[in-house]
Parts: sequence; C-alpha cells; structure tokens
Amino acid sequence: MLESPTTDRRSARREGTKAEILDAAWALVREHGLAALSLRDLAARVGMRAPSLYQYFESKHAIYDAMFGQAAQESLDAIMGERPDGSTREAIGAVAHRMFDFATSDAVRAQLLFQRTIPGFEPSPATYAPAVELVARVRHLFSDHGIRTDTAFDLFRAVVGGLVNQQLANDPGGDQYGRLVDPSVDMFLAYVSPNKKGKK
Amino acid sequence: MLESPTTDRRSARREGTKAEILDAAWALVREHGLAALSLRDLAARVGMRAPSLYQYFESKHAIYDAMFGQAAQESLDAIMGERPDGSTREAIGAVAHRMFDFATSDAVRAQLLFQRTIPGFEPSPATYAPAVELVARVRHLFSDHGIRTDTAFDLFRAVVGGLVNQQLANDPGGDQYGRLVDPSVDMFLAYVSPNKKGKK
DNA sequence: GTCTATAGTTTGATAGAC
DNA sequence: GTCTATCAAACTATAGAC
Repeated sequence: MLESPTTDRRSARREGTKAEILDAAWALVREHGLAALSLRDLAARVGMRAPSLYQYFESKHAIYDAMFGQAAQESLDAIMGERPDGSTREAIGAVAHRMFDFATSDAVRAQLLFQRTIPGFEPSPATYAPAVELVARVRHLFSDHGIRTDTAFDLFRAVVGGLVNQQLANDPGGDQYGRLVDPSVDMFLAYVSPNKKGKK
Repeated sequence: MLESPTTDRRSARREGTKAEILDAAWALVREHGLAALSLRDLAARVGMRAPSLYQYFESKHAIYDAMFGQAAQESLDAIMGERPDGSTREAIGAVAHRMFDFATSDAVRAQLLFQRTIPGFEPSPATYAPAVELVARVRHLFSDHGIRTDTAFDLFRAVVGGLVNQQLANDPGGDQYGRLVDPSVDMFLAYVSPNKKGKK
C-alpha cells in the first residue's frame, strides 16, 4: 500500500468526523427516540447542513447501520471481552449479569440491537458479525461447563432476555428487575444440571 | 335515556363504520408495519378520503388507542376468559401456553401491546384497563396455588415474555420456541415450590 | 357525512456554485 | 468539502362547499 502522509491525515480526519456524527446521532436518538432521527437535526448538532452528511454516509440507513455496528461491538466487548472464570455458577452468573446490565443500561441501544422497529432498515452482515460472534462465544463457554443442548442454551437466553424486557418495559431507567438475575440463574442451573445443585 | 329509533340506527351504523375502519387498520399494519399506518391508505381501504376518518376518530393516535383497547381485551379473553383448572402444574402450564400462543400469533398486535414503538403514543387508562385486569387475575390464580411472592410472579412473567421475545425475534411466524414452554414451566415450578416436585 | 382543496410541516436526497 | 437552493413526496389536520 502506498499512501502519502497527506492521504493518511485526510482519512484520519474523515474518520474523526464520522465518529463525531455518530456520537451526535446517539445523543439525538436518546433524546427524541430511535425513529425520530432526522438528517437536518443531526447535521445541525455537528455544525453542518444536512447535505454535507452525504460526504460521510451514503444514506440515513447507512448511519443506522454504523450505529448498529458500534452497538454490536460494544455488546461483544461488554459481555465476552473478558472470559468469565470461576465455577459454573460464577461464570454463568457473570454472563447473565453482564447481559442484563448491558441491555438495560441503554434502552435505545437495546431497541436498535434487539428489535426491528425502523421501517426498511436491516443491519448489513458485516455490522451484524460481532453479534454472531458473541453468541458463538457464550455457547462455547456453556459447552465448557457441560451445558451443550440447544434447549438449555435457548432457555438461558430467553430467561435473561425476559428480565431485560420487563425491566425496560415496566421500570425503564430503574433497576427493579436486577434483583431477579441471580435467582434466575439459580433456577436455570437447578433445572439444567440438577446433579450439581449442591456445589458452591 | 330517551333515544329515538332514528338515533339508535344512526349510532349503530356509526359503530359499524368504526369497526370497519379498525379492521382495515389492522390489515394495513400487518402488511406494512405498525409505524407505517397512514390515514390516506386507511381511508382508501374503506372507500373514503382521509378527512372523512375524522368523523369517527379525532386523531391518528385515537385510532391506535382503539386498536390497543381491542388487543388488550383480546388478551384478557384469550388468557383468562376461562379460568384454568386442574393441578398447579396444569393450571400454570395452561396460562403459560395461552400467553405464548396469544403473543406469538400476531406479531404486530404484540408490538402494539408490549412495546412503546410509536412516537408520542401512549394508551389511555380506559383502553389499558383490560391489561391491568389480566395481571390481577393471573396473580389471583397464582395465589390460589400457593405462589404469592412478587419475585415468583415477576419471574414467571419474565420467563414467558422471554420465550415470546425469542420467538418473535428469531423465528417470526414459526413455532420453534413453543417446545420450550413446558420445560420453562417445569423449571419455574421446581424453583418456586420445590417441595411439590414429585406431585403429578 | 363525504367531499375538494389546501394549509403547514417535515422528510430524504440531489444539483451545482464556490 | 461545505454550502444554498430545491425537488418531490409524504404526512396530519382543518375549512368549507355540497
């Protein structure tokens, strides 16, 4: 690759501006809702006019796609960036808590990641990749702890997802359902590996 | 109340037209998505022009509100219209299945009922009432079967809601997660009333 | 009770000057 | 690379004729 210093600096600045636009987009959707993002508002917040955004993103959906990619990468880092160690109870409990905390700490991010609420938008395979990787890693962890059936794995995801749901729907911004994470993990483990019930 | 036959007939016809409009609205949102409902399309489907709808509903949100009310009443009827009898396992299993089937059989209805995805819309207390009644009745049933803590009740709702979530998000229109309803109920009951584990 | 006409916004996106 | 100007379209809602 031959790249002049000028090109380097230019592309670095370009990436910086893209990041600035995305930050502003997150701020706006947290303020007015995911569907209410408008290019005029977004441009105004970064000190531009709307048409200038097209120098950085080819469409509004491309901005949503980039936001989705950031959120997916954050989920991978937050949940499986560090591999949880310790006993089965400790490792799986840690994953459950990380999932719950990640999903409930930013309702709009969760809406973008886990619901399909923007008409016509679907994340591209590239931006979706970290989400796939996350599932694969969690499954691997479960496998290392002897939980290998699809049923058990799906059940775990349903339980944690259910807690997140209730939290976001009934007590957004609160932590009312966080107290149910540990009981849920106990309930789950007692069901899928009853023989290890007494282990600490 | 003094009402002439003319008034009766007129109001009956009016209610009929309102019902027709709501039916058309459900058809449209199932086709194009909940947020994509437009008054022009809706009017066209019932053979009117958009302004005429204002004779029946005072705003677009009023239409969403009426739809929410229908859905809430349907949920009450489908889940607790008939009181589930039999053993604890049978009664609670029946409730879980009815909840799962109701919520997964119509994704758009579930979106309207359980997510707040329409900007600026919140159901009025009157239309919300059947949903409150449903929760009260399920809680009463649980109480009759000896399950009286908020924790247990919240856990049950989270588990069933989680299954619904997974179903709608990962396999919309399918029935992949229906097979997890019974295991989930077993898991839940084993956790909240372990002493009754052996009962059939 | 339905219509036409239209107000009044807002939207995403493009063309072309500078 | 940012701007002005503008397009073309969509939307909810209202006024007033019939």
